[in-house]
Amino acid sequence: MKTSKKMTNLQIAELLRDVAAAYQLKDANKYKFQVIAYQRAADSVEHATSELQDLWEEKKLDDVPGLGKSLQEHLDEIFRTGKSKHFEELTKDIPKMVFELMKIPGIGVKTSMKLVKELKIKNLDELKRAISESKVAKLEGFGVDSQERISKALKEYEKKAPARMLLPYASQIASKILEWLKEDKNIEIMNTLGSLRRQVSTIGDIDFAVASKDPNYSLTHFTKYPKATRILEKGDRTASILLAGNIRVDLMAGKKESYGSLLQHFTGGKNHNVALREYALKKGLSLSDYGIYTKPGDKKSLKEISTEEEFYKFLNMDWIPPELRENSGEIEASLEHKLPKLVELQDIKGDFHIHSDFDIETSHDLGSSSMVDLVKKAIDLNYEYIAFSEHNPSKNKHNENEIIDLLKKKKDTIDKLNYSIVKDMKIRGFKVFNSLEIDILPDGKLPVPPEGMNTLDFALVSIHSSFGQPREDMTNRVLEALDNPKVKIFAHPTARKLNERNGVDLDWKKIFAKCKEKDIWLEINADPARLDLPDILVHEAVKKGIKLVIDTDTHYIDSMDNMKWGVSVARRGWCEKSDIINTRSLKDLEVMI
DNA sequence: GCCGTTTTCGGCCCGACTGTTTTCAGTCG
Repeated sequence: MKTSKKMTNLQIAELLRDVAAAYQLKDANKYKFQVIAYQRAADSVEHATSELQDLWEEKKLDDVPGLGKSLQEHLDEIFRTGKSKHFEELTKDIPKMVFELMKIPGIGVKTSMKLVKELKIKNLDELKRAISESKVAKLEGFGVDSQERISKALKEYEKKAPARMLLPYASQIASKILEWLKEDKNIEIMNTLGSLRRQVSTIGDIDFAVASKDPNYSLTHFTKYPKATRILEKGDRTASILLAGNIRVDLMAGKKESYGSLLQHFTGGKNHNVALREYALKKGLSLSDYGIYTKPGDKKSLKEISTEEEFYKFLNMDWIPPELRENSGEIEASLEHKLPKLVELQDIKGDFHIHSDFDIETSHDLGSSSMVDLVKKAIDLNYEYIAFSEHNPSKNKHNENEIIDLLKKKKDTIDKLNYSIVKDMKIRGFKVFNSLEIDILPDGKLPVPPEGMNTLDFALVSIHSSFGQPREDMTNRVLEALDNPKVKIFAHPTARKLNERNGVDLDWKKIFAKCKEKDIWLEINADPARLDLPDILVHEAVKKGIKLVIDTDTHYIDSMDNMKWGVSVARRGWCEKSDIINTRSLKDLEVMI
């Protein structure tokens, strides 16, 4: 039996976290490891590439790490009946508000329970009133400072959690702060850390590490950053400030001798570090941001590590590029010396997704730069080829013959442009391909007649409407489009827009199989607001031997510089040069198209 | 409750900071 409403992974993760909190309230000590298990399961569910309920239907919950026999039984009950007796039993005596308050940063399960129980708080307004009447400060274990901290956290929470920053935006803020840090002459080395160093597509906090001759001075210098609106913390080792827009920035300071450990520790990701430390423990080593203890528990056995290379080498591992540090197989690969040699920006030799201003009366936005300018820019970037992939001519405004005429006109123009590049610009070995970005209509048809398709060297297809179709319809829609013989690239495949719209619901197994069968290339769209295909799916595709392309989807010439963000996604998805088609030379490529 | 490159039993990452405390609890990353 199917339950009427499908539970999303996010909802399941939240439920698992609530259960973890319930165990903590029941007896934090006794259920210590259940708490960890449930939290780990929640993390794992949140990061799964498939919807859990689909995996359950396919009896593949075993594929999700952290879900053992017991949790699978509870989930099975939830998917069948809509609830779990065990979970309900655990949470039945806990007011809903306890779980609500826990969403406020700085309020954990204990604090939340105490506020709700002792002050009888039923909503956020009542919490505000309790604060204004100074009732929180009077609670045992609380004080005026705690009350103030909670008050501030509540206000920031109510402003609505800031959306996660896009990668280029966070990078830009980071580079300004690095400039500020450079003014402190005690600082010998500095790095960005955390998700920014790992080049995650969206960034929450911005983190830095420095090696300093005087860490305390450097931390103070950091807190004096002119754009800081508030100092959140300042200790001997770390400090945190807040910038406008609730952007949290952390600095970790240490000395040069142990900088490798510091850098490694705070680069994370969390799951990578946890797995690494568990592995180290089995080898009789304890890892921390200070170094490696060769006798766990004995502080004197500390070996300081100055570089990350040395850190990993101490564990008989190869240095792992930060982009891979997510505990998705990199530790095992490193131990076996089988890490991929990741693709780099310099490997890129072309861009297949560029919108020029050549007007073919498109269905969506036209580019705003001329073909000639875009070609010149491509040559500056040392590319050997680009493809102009404007949107298809709009279907409601033209009949088939008009569409064909527009496309013939475009083909002529590009033929002449290629001639002119050799003849007038005196450039050899550069080619402009004639392509088109074609809407996949809701029924899977393409709005370009065969004669129009024949004017093209190849076509990209992508979804621009009916994003909410059910999985099966959406999948069939895409599969049909990919069957068109001119289609070579599936562009921004999930159609997500970061912070704006989730990706469409596709059966990736079927999409991957079709790509493999038809030699379709999946696009990694380098537009910072898209970064689509997402890194996790890129990794899945690479494991299946599917080829990808990295494109900028340029509508204005400067966007051609966005290629690096697409490369960061490819790297996070374990792509080597050979996985990415537009690292091929023009000569190699022409054989394929 | 999960999991396996010393284990199907016996482990489970490590530390900073804050506030309310005189040695620790709570929260976070």
